[in-house]
Amino acid sequence: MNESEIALICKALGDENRLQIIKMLTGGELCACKILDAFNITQPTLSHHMKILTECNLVNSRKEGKWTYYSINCKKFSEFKSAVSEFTCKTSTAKKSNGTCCCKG
Amino acid sequence: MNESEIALICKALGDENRLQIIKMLTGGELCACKILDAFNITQPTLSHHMKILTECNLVNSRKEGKWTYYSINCKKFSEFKSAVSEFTCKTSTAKKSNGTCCCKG
DNA sequence: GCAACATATAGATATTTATCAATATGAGGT
DNA sequence: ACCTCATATTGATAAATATCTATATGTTGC
Repeated sequence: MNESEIALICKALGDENRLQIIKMLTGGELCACKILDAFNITQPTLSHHMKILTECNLVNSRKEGKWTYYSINCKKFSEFKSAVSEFTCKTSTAKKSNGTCCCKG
Repeated sequence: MNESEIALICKALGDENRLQIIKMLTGGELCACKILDAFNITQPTLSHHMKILTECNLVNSRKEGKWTYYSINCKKFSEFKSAVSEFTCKTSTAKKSNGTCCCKG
């Protein structure tokens, strides 16, 4: 995953509403209307947020009749988490006294 | 780490310049002038980015004479990475056929 | 076909953001 | 004291963003 993609996903997650949506989706696929119920925003605003989340491929959408169901794109999300966890301190100035990297989460 | 803090850090990382700065800092503490050399931005712009990175506590700053040195705040960065990795799918609809969470990175 | 519903798109607006030029601050050296 | 250098702050501006209202699209049931 290149850095421009990481930045794009971070930007998508850098909004409290969208982060909350992602958290909801970790509980499983949800219909847009169900997500909307949980927020104090209008339907077009939710649609806008979902577009941002789907366009960076963090979230899948699936149409079924009138409804649109959203779910986390687990593959992409895993890639993102791996990419973030790879940002670890590498040199001695960034290491603990015991020599292990201080950034290992 | 609460969600508003996670969102704030994601927003800070949601800019390619700042993400690149973080990557540079994983190589160890750096002087502002050294970081500036690596980018095609003016000094005030870098100062602005560093402020965003330090204000969300992702980066430490240290003054030594005329110079300011920046380094990753490993504690906060670890917390962030843990918080992100805790966003894992929880229900069966979000699980792989083998039952493990599909979001484990 | 039409009405009702779920969602998306368009258009408008206020806020935030990234950036720059100009200036201020503060530290060292002469 | 003064000059130079490194960084921060201020003020301005253009671009991006979050949000809304109004409208369009597409589906379902009558």
